[in-house]
Amino acid sequence: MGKLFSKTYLALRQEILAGKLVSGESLVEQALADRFAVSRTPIREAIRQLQQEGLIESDQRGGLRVTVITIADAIHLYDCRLGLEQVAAIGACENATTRQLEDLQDCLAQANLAVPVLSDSDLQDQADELENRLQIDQSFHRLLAESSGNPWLADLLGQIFNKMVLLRLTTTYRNPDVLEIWAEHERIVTAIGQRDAQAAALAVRDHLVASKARVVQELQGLTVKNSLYSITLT
Amino acid sequence: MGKLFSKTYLALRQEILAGKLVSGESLVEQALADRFAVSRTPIREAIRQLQQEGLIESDQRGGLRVTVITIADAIHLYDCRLGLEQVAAIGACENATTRQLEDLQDCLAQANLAVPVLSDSDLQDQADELENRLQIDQSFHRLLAESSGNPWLADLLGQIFNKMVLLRLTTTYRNPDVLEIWAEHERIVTAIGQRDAQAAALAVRDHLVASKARVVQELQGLTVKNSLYSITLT
DNA sequence: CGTATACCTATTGTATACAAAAATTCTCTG
DNA sequence: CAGAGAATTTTTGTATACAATAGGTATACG
Repeated sequence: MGKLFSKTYLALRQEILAGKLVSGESLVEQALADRFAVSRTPIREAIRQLQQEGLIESDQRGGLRVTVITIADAIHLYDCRLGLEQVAAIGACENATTRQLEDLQDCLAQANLAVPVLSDSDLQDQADELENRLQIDQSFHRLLAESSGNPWLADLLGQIFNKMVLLRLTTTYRNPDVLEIWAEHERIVTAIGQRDAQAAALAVRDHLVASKARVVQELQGLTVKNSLYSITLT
Repeated sequence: MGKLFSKTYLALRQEILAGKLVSGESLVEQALADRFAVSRTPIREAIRQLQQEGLIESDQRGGLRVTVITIADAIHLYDCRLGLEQVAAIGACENATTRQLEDLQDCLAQANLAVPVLSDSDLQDQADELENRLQIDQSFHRLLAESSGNPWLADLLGQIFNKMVLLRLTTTYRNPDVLEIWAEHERIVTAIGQRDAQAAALAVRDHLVASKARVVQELQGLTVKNSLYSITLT
């Protein structure tokens, strides 16, 4: 039942999201076809899918490459989130099911479980834990988007989140101040639980403004740590 | 120099946007290929492009069809706009070039020129004039999005606008109260001209809330006029 | 030695043939 | 006549061959 293009799509997607295909790396159809042992046709189908998701973009001259996200892009994407997620929060106050509220609370619980990890664990554990936290953060925001009951909103935010994943890959910033983040998340969930749209929107706004500031600060002070992952400063 | 797929892309797009291909109509690759006298390959490329723009969507079972927009979708899309366009307005206050401000003012001027047309002209003239007004309205909002200096924002809003065009086609509602709309537009431009982000965001918000209300009201009271264009009520 | 032009190669664009899957129709049976 | 199932047809998925184009390299000429 697995069409070839969907196999290669998943494989490609995985490689991009796992950072095996570095941002900016140019994609040659034939090369990919050889690599996955299929013809160019399913490769192109897969690429079209990934383009739709914003993980691949077309170069100036028709070529294809893994989407490149710069700091400027990150700022711009945060601004988009700022608009959309406030609407999502307001929508969630009206439309979130009890199930969705529970899921959001589960996210908070998971986050609390993840807190205790400290600096006496080894480096790999720390990296895993970091990844875990980012995963939870993503889940939270995806859940929020879905809770709005507005599928287009969820879709648009999904596109943005995908691009944010790419940013994470090219920069490997650690989200500092996890405790703050989770306090902010909690405030959002509480407001939604009380169906207080005004408070929820405000909580989201504050959270995103703070998050944006944290990320930008982190990235600004960042001289490229890993020269493989050169990021474009603007 | 025109690659075939870009020719067929433009042709297809034109047909969809002009309503020659009705929303929901299912698309068969071979049929389209015959129609445009090309092979299936460029057709698929064109379709991929249109899918990216949201004009074509894939049916439950992998089939393709012109995107269907319902009233519920319209409401949801307006909510997305509500979030994004406020951000756009705020961005425009910071980043709009004088050129862009001029363009926005040109839009207002064009709108004023379009006002005088009244009911003593024949039906075709009225239809043309209606089309013209909607065109101007679209241009205005696209300009606003671009003026933000945030390409992602402009892109996301572009996706939404495309879908709104489809709504227009399936419903042929007339934007009532054009005068109101243009007064609202003027308020937005004025605020941006004064670089007053707060006022601009508010003006955009009021405009969109009012617009949404107008459209919904128009659509709610609409029994399907043309049974060819059956729209799904929710 | 530098530049321009011609050739060569790498890559994408297009057509087409064929396979697989899905939908439809037709037929046979109860 | 209804329904299951087989055959046909329609439609999409995949491979491949070939054309066109763009980029790069080498060579010849100033």
